[in-house]
Amino acid sequence: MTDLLVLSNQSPTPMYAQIVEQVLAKIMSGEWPPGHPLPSIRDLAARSRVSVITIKRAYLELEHAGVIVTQQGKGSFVADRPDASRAVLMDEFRAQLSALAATARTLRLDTDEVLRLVDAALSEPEDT
Amino acid sequence: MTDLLVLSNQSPTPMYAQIVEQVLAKIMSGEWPPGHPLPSIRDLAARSRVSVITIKRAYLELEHAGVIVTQQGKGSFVADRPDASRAVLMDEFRAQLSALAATARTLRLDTDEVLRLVDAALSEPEDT
Amino acid sequence: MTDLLVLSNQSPTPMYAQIVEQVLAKIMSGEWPPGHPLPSIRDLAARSRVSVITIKRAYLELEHAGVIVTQQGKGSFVADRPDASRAVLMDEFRAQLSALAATARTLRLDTDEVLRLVDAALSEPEDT
Amino acid sequence: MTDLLVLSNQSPTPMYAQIVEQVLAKIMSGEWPPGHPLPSIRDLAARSRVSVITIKRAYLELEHAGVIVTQQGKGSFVADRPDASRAVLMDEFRAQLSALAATARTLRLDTDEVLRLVDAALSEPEDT
DNA sequence: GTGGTCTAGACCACC
DNA sequence: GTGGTCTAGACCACA
Repeated sequence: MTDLLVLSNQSPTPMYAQIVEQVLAKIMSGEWPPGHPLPSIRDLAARSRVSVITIKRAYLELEHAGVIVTQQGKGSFVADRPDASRAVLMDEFRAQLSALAATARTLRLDTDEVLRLVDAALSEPEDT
Repeated sequence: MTDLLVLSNQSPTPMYAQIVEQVLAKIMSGEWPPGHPLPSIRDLAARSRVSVITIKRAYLELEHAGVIVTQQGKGSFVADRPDASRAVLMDEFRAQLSALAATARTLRLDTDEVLRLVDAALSEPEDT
Repeated sequence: MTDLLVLSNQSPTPMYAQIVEQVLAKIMSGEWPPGHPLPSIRDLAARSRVSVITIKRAYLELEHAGVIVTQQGKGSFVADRPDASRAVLMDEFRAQLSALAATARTLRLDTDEVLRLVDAALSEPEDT
Repeated sequence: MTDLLVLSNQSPTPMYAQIVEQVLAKIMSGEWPPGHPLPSIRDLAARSRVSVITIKRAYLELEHAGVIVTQQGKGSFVADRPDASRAVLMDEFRAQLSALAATARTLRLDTDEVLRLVDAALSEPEDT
């Protein structure tokens, strides 16, 4: 598996968000342990045909969340706080959860029905 | 009950989308049955302190979705197709579902754990 | 055949236009010869559940075109100028014709194809 | 060739609809192939002396019809579905066709006469 | 009264 | 730079 990210400018999700998601996924999977270097901004920009600015913005967001650290002139690295990634994703998960619940309530879906659908969604292969 | 819509310009969801959601909720709840007149765009604009054009935009979306019909000089009315509202919301639900599943997978959450959290979210009171 | 007009507030064509069209049709068909009285505004309004103002507006437009004449206190009558109705409709026909031709050109439809479709449309039963 | 759109606020057709028509014409003519970028809404607004929101409205309609796709921060592009444009125009053509047929019937025009007039209209140069 | 459209200028998000 | 949204006030068409 290559060390790079797969970005699509066809996706409705903005590119910076795609970068954030995939970096978090790499970290959560253990593929990028604490201290592991992230792809250099310039390299990633060149290979992904994405603007340097966009990548910088994504890295900045990850830095603000405490997920990575950037050292001037050296690059960015996975921070020594594995919990940070989890915390970011859990926040997102909780937000998605309440949005889903709100829609389900409006639809007046039965609890069992919702649980069945969630179960099915979890079993499906990645739909990206 | 004031019977009006509650809008927030602080929310990341655009106001016209908030209007769409709340109209759909009124229809799904049966509070606005087929044929029921929607508030006039100007009245709603004045009361909600929102621009006329914003309300119009929301009503346009609902028209495109087949949820309401609008007649010049008369007003807008809930369409005689209750399924349309449900279809729109089900599309949204499915999108939320796959997003949730993706996050859960990244988090490596156990299926039972996810189901438990979903169940809890459904039992909670409205979180708005 | 009753002497009244058939109006639908479901139609996308505005009500006043429906009235104009149907009066012209009655005249062109000979059902309402010159001098024939039109339905009284109040009567038509009551039976069609349409506002008096709307009907007045339609009659006004017909009067401006010289198709009918209105006598204070007596009512409206088909004018003694059968050509007037034809002229109004021919104007509309010409406008429709050039709009149709423009769309056909944009679609790059073959002349024979267009003629075939027009022929078919003329043979179809009324689609109202 | 100025390559721009020609709009008139005197026309009964709303300006956003005029924009839609002209974009469809560009696409149908092959001048704007799939993937081709549309003018930026702000640029077009400035050059056509039309409000940004009006252009946006036109582009929204084209998006709903599947004719173009819009990406945040990048621009709008002709969709990879050439059929979509044709479908939109064919719908319009069919509507015009039945309107024309209705008028012709009211006028009691002979089929051959109508066909002759249509043929003539198709041969005429653009009448704008 | 209703909806339909348009403008001019503003702020924000994304690339 | 791009698009996305919103406002305030205006004018017109329809019932």
